[in-house]
Amino acid sequence: MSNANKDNLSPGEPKPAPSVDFIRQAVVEDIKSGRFGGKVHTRFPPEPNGFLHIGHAKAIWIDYGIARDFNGLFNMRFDDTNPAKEEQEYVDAILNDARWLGAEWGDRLFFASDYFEKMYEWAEDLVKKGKAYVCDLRGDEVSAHRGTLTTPGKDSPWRNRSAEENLDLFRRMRAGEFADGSRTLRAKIDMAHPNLNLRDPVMYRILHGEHHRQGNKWCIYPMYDWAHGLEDSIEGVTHSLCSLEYENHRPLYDWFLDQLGIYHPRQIEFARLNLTYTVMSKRLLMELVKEGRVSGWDDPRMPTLAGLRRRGYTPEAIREFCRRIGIDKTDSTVDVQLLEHCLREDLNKRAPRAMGVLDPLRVVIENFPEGHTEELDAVNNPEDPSAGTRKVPFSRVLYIEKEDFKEEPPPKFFRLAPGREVRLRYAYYVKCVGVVKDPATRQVTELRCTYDPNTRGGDSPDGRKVKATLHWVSAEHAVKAEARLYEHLFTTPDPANAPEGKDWKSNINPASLEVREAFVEPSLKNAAPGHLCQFERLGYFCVDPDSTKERLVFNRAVTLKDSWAKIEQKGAKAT
RNA sequence: UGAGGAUUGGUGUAAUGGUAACACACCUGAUUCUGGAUCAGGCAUUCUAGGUUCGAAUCCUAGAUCCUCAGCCA
Repeated sequence: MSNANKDNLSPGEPKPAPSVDFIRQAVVEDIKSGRFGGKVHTRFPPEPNGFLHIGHAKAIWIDYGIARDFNGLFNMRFDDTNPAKEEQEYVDAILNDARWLGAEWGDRLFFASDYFEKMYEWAEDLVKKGKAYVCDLRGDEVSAHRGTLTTPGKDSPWRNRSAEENLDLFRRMRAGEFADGSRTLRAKIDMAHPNLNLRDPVMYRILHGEHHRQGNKWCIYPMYDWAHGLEDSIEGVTHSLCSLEYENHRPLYDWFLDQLGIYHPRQIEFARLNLTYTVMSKRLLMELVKEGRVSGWDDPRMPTLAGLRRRGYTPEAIREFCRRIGIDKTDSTVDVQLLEHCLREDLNKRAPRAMGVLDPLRVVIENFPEGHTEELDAVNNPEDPSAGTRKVPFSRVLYIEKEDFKEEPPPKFFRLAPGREVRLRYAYYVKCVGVVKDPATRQVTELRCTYDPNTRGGDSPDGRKVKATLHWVSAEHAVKAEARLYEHLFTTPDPANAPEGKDWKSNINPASLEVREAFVEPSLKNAAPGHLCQFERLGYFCVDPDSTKERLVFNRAVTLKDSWAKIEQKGAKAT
């Protein structure tokens, strides 16, 4: 199954839940009341200063999903108002990832920077109305005047300049007459307002920088609070959905739109996604990348969409996850196991099976003729008969998983042990008749087994049962491959909160990546990057783009559920 | 201690004055050529205290706890 994202195996979109979230309820009310003429129009407004992560997937799926559910429109719009942080590379990655997730915006791709001229005009309007003024305070002085959470701020000494003077100064700001940080345009609201956001917020700052789309055209740039509502208004957005931290900004969003008297969308806030064992802030993710703690934004351990895709996550699994976590205003942390469950659920139905051995133990079938090879039929996917079968070669020397043999099997261990018989998947029953050890280390280096020719294919004509089925590969035919086994990137459920005196990076899991020299069945030899399959009994794996013709690299997307591991763990605790 | 929010099992959500439910996780068992999947079952919930009501997760009052905000970031 190569190109998992483009194939036609995708299941239909999940049916709408019987109950709807509070945002959809609000949308329904607005439709009923005719607030926006019955229209629904949303947008996803990323800043191109980093890669999209699973939290953005939630946001996209709310924005896009609501537009789709109500036959509305959905805009992709970059909020590129800060040239200091934004880059074209991120624009490209974000577009690619959002498309991969499944969002569709047709020709409605927009950039806030394309509205700069209109925003500027509106700013002049506010200046003329006496609702905005040019302030000569420096950054630290602005802070000092702002007051605190419990005490009011002080008016800027420049607050009462005439409209004419403000207009002149503002135009000269735009013309580039002033140095960075020397002046700002501020809204004239109320320096004593209990909501700090309303204490004469900055609308424009002077920034002589190269903008990724505007070049050097501008040296003043609008602040988020001023720009965002205007962007929504220009595009005719009805419901401007954002995360909880903007709740305190909604009065400002409304104030600007009201002062201008222009079309006024409704902002609604929801809780952002948190996941156990992962960090979700762009700043922290950026730090991981910059410090080389991971190989890049698309490192398979990263919660970025690029990382998840490389890891082997499908858009379907991520969307199902987004559906299941719901939407609410409660700060919450979703168990990462739910994400993993969604992937397993999706891949169980779709991923072809294969056999691969990650930690090989040599097995010689003593009664199998040397130099002889048999081609056995293996089912490609027990969950999907239409997936058909394939041939796997069987010969005298095989590899099985080291952990599938124990010289002294503990209770409930059903796998191979001296004298014990097990089934080799789709092959034969084999019995362990001898153990070869390294005389120096006493480590088991080889197993001697016999096979029962009457059990070809894996069934015994005499009806004798066997308690375990093992995966295996033929040593002679197996393909060497690199297997990258991943664990959580962090050792604690809430890594961003480090204990007193410790950095969040102290929670990084030093064992989050383990590289193994593996052997996989020959049918995988030409698997292309992105190909997803299940290694039977081990987990789901995805061919990494690092693969070359000579060397396959597999990423373990997620393990299979492992009830033996649980039994084993309990046993370890009990003793 | 200002303003704005939030609070239902371990986790995430539902129930919108009328039997507190679903999923994940966890635990049993059945079944199985993947100790997978599947199937059956189990565990466990309304922040607290008052009040209104025949009846409250839902309405009222008081309190508790948690989150966000003092960037010329978004």
